[in-house]
Amino acid sequence: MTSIKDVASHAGVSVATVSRVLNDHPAVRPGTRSRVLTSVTELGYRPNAVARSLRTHQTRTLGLVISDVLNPFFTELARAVEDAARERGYSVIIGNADERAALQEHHVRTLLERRIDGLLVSPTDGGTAMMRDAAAAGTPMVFVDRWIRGLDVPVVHADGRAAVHDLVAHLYALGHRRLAIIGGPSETTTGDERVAAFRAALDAHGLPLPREYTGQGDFQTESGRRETAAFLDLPVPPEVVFAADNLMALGAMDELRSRGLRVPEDIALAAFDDIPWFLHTDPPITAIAQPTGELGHKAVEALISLVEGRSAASVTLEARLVTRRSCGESEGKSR
Amino acid sequence: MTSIKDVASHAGVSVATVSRVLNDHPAVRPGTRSRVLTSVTELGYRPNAVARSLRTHQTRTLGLVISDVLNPFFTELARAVEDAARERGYSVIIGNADERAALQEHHVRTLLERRIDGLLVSPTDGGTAMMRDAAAAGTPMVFVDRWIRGLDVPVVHADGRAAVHDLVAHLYALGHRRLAIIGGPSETTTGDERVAAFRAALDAHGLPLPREYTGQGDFQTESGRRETAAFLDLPVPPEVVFAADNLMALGAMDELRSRGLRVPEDIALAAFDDIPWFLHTDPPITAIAQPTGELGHKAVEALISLVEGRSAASVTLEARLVTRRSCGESEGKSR
DNA sequence: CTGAAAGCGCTTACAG
DNA sequence: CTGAAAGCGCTTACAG
Repeated sequence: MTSIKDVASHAGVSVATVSRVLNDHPAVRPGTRSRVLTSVTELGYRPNAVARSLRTHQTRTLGLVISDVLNPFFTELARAVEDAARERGYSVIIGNADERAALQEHHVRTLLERRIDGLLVSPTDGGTAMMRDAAAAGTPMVFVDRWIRGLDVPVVHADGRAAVHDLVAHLYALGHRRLAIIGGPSETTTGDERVAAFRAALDAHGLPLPREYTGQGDFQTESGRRETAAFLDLPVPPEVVFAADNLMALGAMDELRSRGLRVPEDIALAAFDDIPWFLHTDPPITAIAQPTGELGHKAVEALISLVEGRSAASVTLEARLVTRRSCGESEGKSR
Repeated sequence: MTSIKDVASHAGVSVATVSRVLNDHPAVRPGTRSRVLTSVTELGYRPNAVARSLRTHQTRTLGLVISDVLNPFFTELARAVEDAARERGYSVIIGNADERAALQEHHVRTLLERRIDGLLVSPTDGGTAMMRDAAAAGTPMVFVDRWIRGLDVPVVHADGRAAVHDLVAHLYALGHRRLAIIGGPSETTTGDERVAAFRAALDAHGLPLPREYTGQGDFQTESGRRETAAFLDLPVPPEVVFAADNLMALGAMDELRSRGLRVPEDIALAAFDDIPWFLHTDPPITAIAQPTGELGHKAVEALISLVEGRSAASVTLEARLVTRRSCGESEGKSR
């Protein structure tokens, strides 16, 4: 592979001069500059970012560890993160934890060894030693969507409490009284807090949330199916199932379908996270939509602040309810 | 950040010895080894992959440039690629071209500067100079799903011709005679060949494919909507719309829905690429399924062969038809 | 089994 | 405006 040295000798200058031209250093005579540039194209020279990073101690790269690439919410988030980063001259390396703490650990380690300038994480678990060490060691770091309690790391997320309250009010108005939820892992903040928000909203309506109506999922499809099956096998099944993410809602639909049950006639369904397909399912699904793109942008903004030595504050955005037909009403506002 | 030098002095050995321990070199006395390992954990040392890569001329990283992360087909492909790579000790950096040639170019350049060991691409266009140069320069490279004609680069893809033929036979049997297709960009092989396969299958049934039934999409949602609208505004609209990918099928559904048309009563719909949600749409959508996971695995296998100096052959797998209700029949085999 | 030393491809004070 | 030289953090022949 051709190096800066080849370019230098081809152009008849020193490597220092080539470097200056490549980095747009002002103190280079125009004639020299164009001679170097010509050599660069003639030789098809491509700078070695590895060497540059070793020397400059920065990679201009951000690491993003997400819980599950196959979850459209995270895909959209990743896309927004990449866009925002690119606009500011950073690349991003994505690690997919697949909702497994061990895999998350693997990606964090790999990213740290690659000396990424900053780390964006949506943690799969309650906080491993490595993550705590990284935070303590001063690695620029921001949590997005989910976070780890007790760490001094900015968090960019959407608060769904008001939207969950709206959802419960909507369900209550439709006459539903037996409401069940499929939550995420209790180690994750979103797993935890969505259930808490649901419970608080039920409470405000004088409704109970019995243990058997609290399914324990893992944010992936299969758990949605499994927990829905458990609900349906109860002596008194719920009238509504609220899935804490779109993948578990998919699993719930799989189960309902295999049992030949109709939504919303036989049972109502709602989901956290809105996705384009929810408009075309049978029936269209009532969902709580997060401002996903904005979350990604704000998270990058905060992280780059940290990377460049400035401070960064946490950001809380609002989620909102989008009602469709899956809970029994004719369609309201949608998109 | 603590370096190998710190570990060496802490353990009272040379950096060479630390390096040997870290790389599992056999010629290290057990006592020395454990002393070094202790220092490593005590200091919280994390190897610098940047320095190592500069020295060894390998990054153990593969680059993957996909056409669109928001397309579930590519997300699933990316996930399979990452899994396969990780199993073999490689990381992967994903670049999202968003179906834009300029963005693809940006990612390829960035990945090359980072000195990735090999490049996996699903090209958005007919072949830019950079891609040709990279191939000519001997960069280990494999195309997946889509490819660029005239380059000596292995291709891992699924042949959809038989499945398209099955689809047309299915449509014909249901009495449909006016069939339209929304194709992808003609510069892409999949954009091109899916239309060609469709045309050939129609031909085999003695059916024409008039120009006005050949929509020109770009594999993204909005184009599916636009082309469907154009079909519907025709004096004699088609009886069936076949979208060459799932995103354009989504756009088609958006348009049909906004016009209050029913599928399949008013118009039939089928799509290339199967996704989990197609089972739950109204109605479930007939689709051509690719062996996505296997494509990803085979592609990585081929690329690593090249990276490690061995040769690699192209691989062609088969796509298959999955019939559901969107074309007018009761459900057949599905999943 | 272990260490001293060269070198990977850059950038950047320091001189001139 | 330009160059010589040091150094980033590793790995690996070469000696011993």
